[in-house]
Amino acid sequence: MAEQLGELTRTHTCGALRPADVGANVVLLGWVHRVRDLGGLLFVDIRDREGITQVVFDKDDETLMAKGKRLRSEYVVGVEGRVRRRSAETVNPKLETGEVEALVRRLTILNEAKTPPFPVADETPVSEDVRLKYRYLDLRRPRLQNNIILRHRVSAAIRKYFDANGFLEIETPILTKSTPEGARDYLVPSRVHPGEFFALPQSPQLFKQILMIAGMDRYVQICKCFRDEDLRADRQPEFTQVDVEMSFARPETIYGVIEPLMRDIFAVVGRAIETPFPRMSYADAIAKYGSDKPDLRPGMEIQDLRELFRESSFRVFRDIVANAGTVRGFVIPKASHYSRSEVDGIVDMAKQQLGATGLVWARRMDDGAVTSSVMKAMGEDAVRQMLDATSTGPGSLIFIAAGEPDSTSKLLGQLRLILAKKDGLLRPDDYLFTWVVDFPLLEWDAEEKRYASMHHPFTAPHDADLDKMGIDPGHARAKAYDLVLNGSEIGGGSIRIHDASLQSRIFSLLNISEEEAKLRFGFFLEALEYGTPPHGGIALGLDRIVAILSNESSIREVIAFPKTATATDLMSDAPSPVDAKQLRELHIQLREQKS
RNA sequence: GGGGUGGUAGUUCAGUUGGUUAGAACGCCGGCCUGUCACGCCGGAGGCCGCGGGUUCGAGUCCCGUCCACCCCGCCA
Repeated sequence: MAEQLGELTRTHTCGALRPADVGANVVLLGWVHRVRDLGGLLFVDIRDREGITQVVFDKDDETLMAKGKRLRSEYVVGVEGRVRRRSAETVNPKLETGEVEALVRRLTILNEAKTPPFPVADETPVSEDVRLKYRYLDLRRPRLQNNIILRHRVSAAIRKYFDANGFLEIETPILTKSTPEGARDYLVPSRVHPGEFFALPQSPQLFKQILMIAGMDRYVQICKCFRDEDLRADRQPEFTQVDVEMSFARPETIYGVIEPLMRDIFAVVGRAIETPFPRMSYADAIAKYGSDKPDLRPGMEIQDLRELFRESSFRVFRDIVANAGTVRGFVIPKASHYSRSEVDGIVDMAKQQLGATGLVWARRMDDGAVTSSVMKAMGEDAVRQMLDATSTGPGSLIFIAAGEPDSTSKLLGQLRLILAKKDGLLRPDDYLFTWVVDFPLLEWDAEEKRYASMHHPFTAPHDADLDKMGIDPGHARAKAYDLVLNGSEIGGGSIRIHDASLQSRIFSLLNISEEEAKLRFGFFLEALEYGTPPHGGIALGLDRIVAILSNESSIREVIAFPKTATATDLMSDAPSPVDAKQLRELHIQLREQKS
């Protein structure tokens, strides 16, 4: 039976007591972390967010001892007692409070607790579905407590930084307008307007641009965004963005704001990072790393080997080069530990999992001897020559692929990361940032047979590429940039179009008719015509940043109440059916499920 | 939509070529214990082997389907 709190007032948290408090009468409020019953002596660890304190029951007081023996894991208690110093032999160096303990004078059992489905008091791994169902218990454990506390401190540092730099935090609507393009919207039916829907924002994009038109100059918001797409370890249907927009900004203006911000964020975990961040064009990122979010930690850049094979006797590669294909490869400098069968296994794995067709390898052994999977076809001299040309020294190994340029780079990029991870080259304590810039403005959508915006339709083209838009729109570059850290895209943004006529041209390139544009973005196009300052911004993925800082491989570990890979909440069991009455009010009729 | 890994006690796992009564550790319950701190010692309870079907004399184990969790591809301006 639970007792009431009454006049019980906390004097210290469970992480607070020190030798200086010896003799004090204290009240601790918290959870029973662990019980050690020695018969005539009972130790109980009391836990709260701040720490753990040991309290002692002595059998001098039999009633009190009897009550203490009722305590079980996760009971909520109030303990009144006197602080005393522990003898030298009984100090617990693992606890901040380990030099002292409290001798209990009064115990209040504020609540009992069922036996938890998994131990809260230790870090033993538990399957994720159980953790998600009992999220409130998982959140009591140190891992998530620390992550959530870290997340708060990062958010606080962000707000402090932007406040100090003249940004205004302004809220934008959650109930907003559905727009074509981009991710699938979460829709909210309107009760008042039958058949009409709000959409939850994929990002506050148009609103923040309108705030610039409204003269707010510098805007920031830590906001929830919603995208109804399939999930990944780093993607949740609702996620948090640090959304930023600035008037009169060039890309350098944005870098100049974001780099010191990242410095402040990393200072939260005591890490110094170097600024400015290096910049790399999108084309280089694809060519050298096979990815638009390159992980720079392992080195092992992909090299263009076309010249080596243009005149080669190795016909397969020569033909590919002759037919506008590519031959590329990357070197693993320290590969002595790979056995022949292991290397063959890697090729098999790449064929199966990555769809590699023409993957070959060559290596120089520690003693200088050379071998290759195509030794016969190429000839030893040619192999040796190739290894020389690619700086494949003793003990190193090169993987080479040939074919269509983009897919070849992508394949090598994936393989590079798999092998780097295997060899422990993705060191979690290295933080390598880079800006990826000069994205293409548009990409060809083969399915819909039209151009689509690579970033979004409000992205400004490069000044130098404005004239390309009529003749060769596919090669126009955008004033867009991504911030990449250790192979993770942690932010992306662009300078926006501030000119209504240019915006209209973009829509027509995207095959969005004037009527369609008016219907979907009319309010915005009209706003553009009332004195829009040049402006641009960026959005940072807060969940991903905190995940990297806490060395977690999934953003679920830094979100208090995340969803599963099938976008459900195992704790609340959302989504769930609703009453027929609710549906009627919303003018919604359910269709029979197709079987 | 596609590919992969896993699902056995409350939890984490083991379970042989298909063969007796499905095990261990931790947790839980009871007992003993005055300096423990992952307390210790003794005893006990606890299982729809994810679910449904099939093969078989016999299925945790083999086959088919299905559900759930996780990872990846597609998708994510």
